[in-house]
Amino acid sequence: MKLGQATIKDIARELNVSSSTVSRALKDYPGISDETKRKVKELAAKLNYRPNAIALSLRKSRSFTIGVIIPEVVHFFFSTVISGIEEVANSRGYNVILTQTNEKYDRERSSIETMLSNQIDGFLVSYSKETQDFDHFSNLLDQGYPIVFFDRVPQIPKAINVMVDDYRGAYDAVSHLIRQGYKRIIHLAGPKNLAISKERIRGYRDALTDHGIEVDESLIVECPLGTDTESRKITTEILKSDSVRPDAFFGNNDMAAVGAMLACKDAGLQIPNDVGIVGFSNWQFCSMIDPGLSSVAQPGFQMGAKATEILLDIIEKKLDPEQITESVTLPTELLIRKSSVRIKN
Amino acid sequence: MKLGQATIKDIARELNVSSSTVSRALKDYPGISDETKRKVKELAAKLNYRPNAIALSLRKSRSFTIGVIIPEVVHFFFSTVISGIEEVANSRGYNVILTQTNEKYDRERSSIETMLSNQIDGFLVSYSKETQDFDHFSNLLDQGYPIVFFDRVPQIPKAINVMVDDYRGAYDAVSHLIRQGYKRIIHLAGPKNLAISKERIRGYRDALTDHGIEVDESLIVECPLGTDTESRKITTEILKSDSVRPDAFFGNNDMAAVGAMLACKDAGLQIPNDVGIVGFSNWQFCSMIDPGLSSVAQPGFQMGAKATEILLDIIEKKLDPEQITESVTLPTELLIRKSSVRIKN
DNA sequence: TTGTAGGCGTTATCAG
DNA sequence: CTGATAACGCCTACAA
Repeated sequence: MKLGQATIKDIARELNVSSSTVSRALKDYPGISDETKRKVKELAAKLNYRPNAIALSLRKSRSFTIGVIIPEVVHFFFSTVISGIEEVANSRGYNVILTQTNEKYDRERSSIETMLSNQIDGFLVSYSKETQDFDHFSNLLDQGYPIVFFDRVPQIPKAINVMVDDYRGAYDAVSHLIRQGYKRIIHLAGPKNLAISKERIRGYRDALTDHGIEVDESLIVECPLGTDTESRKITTEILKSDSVRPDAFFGNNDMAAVGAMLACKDAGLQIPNDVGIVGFSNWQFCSMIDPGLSSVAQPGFQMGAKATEILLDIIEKKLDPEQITESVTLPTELLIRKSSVRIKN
Repeated sequence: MKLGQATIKDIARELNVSSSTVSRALKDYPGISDETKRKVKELAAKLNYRPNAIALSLRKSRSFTIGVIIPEVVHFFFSTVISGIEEVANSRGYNVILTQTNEKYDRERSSIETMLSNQIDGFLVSYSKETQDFDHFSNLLDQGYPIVFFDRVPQIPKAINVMVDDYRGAYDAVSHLIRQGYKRIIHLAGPKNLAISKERIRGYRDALTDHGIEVDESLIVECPLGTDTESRKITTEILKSDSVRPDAFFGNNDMAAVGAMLACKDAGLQIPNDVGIVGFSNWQFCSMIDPGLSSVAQPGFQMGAKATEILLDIIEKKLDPEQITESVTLPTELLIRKSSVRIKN
């Protein structure tokens, strides 16, 4: 019952022609009689013939498949990126094979192995929080495998990086808070080994400085996990401590920002009047909570789409990796909601 | 620079043995001298040999890849399912190739085509909202391709379905609302062609009936899109109309529930005292909004994991599809938060 | 203990 | 216009 996928051979046998003829007829090669073409195509349709992509891959040493290595699928931003990847890959006739690392370095390495075994044509990578060295990627690049990194990008030779303007996103967010009159702004920062975290911290610092506020290092608090639970706890501690109370929070991500918001509410503080809050990523829930959470929107879909376009262009030799000397940086957009706009009296 | 992946042939040539010997040595076949094995393995390691999965697939007519067809990646529940799929597939040595249909019937069909071309070993499917007939799936089943459906499952012969107990989830949610004293409960329902929507409606009906409340059909309102915007609009209309004001909303999903919540707030109604609200799916944001949204939790990860286990067992013939006569139904859990618990006076 | 030959499905090359 | 052959990388009877 199973199987029985018709092959070129089947068609050839039935029609008493050679497989080469069938192959050529199927792809409208010159030098095949219309009569033969017709017969071949008819039978192919009837037998529901479908080219065997595996055989093609073997023959061409090309799999028309790209591998995506991503920290987490259950993540608004990353899933949006995947959506962009899937869209472009699909429309250009490529398959997407997906692995998530769950933020584990080992998974990252083993994913690469499997994908290499599967002869994928190129990689799209956002590395894990655990990843500290990039030799596994450098090796691939040295061997000539196309890789495009997105969002979490390494600083290594030959890497092509697609990212958002984390620096400006943070700068805009913090500037906005300052303009609203907030002065002691806590930054709930991300893991320091991620370039994106560093950039956001840099944006935070520069915004303060440029507005004549001295940077107080103790206001930069790392939230390694980036969950609302973690940040809620951390924020509660901060609010309880003796130091001068902060009047605003800029979260490295929306979860952290929400955690801070909840902690503030717990402490009986009014948002936005007592405390202003801005997050990063513009997760769906930002507009659903009360008060709405201001946030820096990242173009996830475009990022995925752009990264995929570049990768496929390289694969198809439409683009020479050498040509791309600079990283691609996509703009962010600060979406202002109630959580950071003081109500005038 | 590129390529140069070592093959069995390369090793054989270098060692002056035949490729069969190398092949056998690599997999510790009996009847190969330890000496040869050692040399082969050494060289393989040195050359960084990696079996070519494509060649293997061709040879075995098995790709060790499963295809996942899903409506949306950017969706808390579905991304959770993907995570479960990825986890199990990965641990059992399978690749996951992913396509999203964006709720389009045509994409669903074309995804199947591509996957068939790619000789995938089996399908995991949750069909699109547009899908009305299931011939494309029936055909596959008739041809003997293994398919496991999850969440959005069809009622067709031979289909193996993994779903959550939508009926009971809805029943529990509505019963809870009734026990809290809510009487005019609106159900913001999903598209009627989805079995899951129907089941939830059935649960809604039975809960009312069992508690001696007559079902008022006008309280079952379809929200085809299931977005918060849509439901906010619909709810606003309802609240404005002359009919007796509802005192509770049971959403077919969390977005719909949030939309209702926002509309109620807009109308100056207190939640939960004036209006009680319960959603479905327990998206992350349920615990982050104010008041917390009660919701029926669906075990997405387990669903993905379970569906994948069944599929792989069938593929590996550990399981006969005929054996599975009933669908697998996973339990839901009602998580009660503030949005549906009336504060006693 | 090892080698040879054929084949998985397709197509490029070289002959007719 | 069409056919035969070889090759992509691997495995496995069958032979030696």
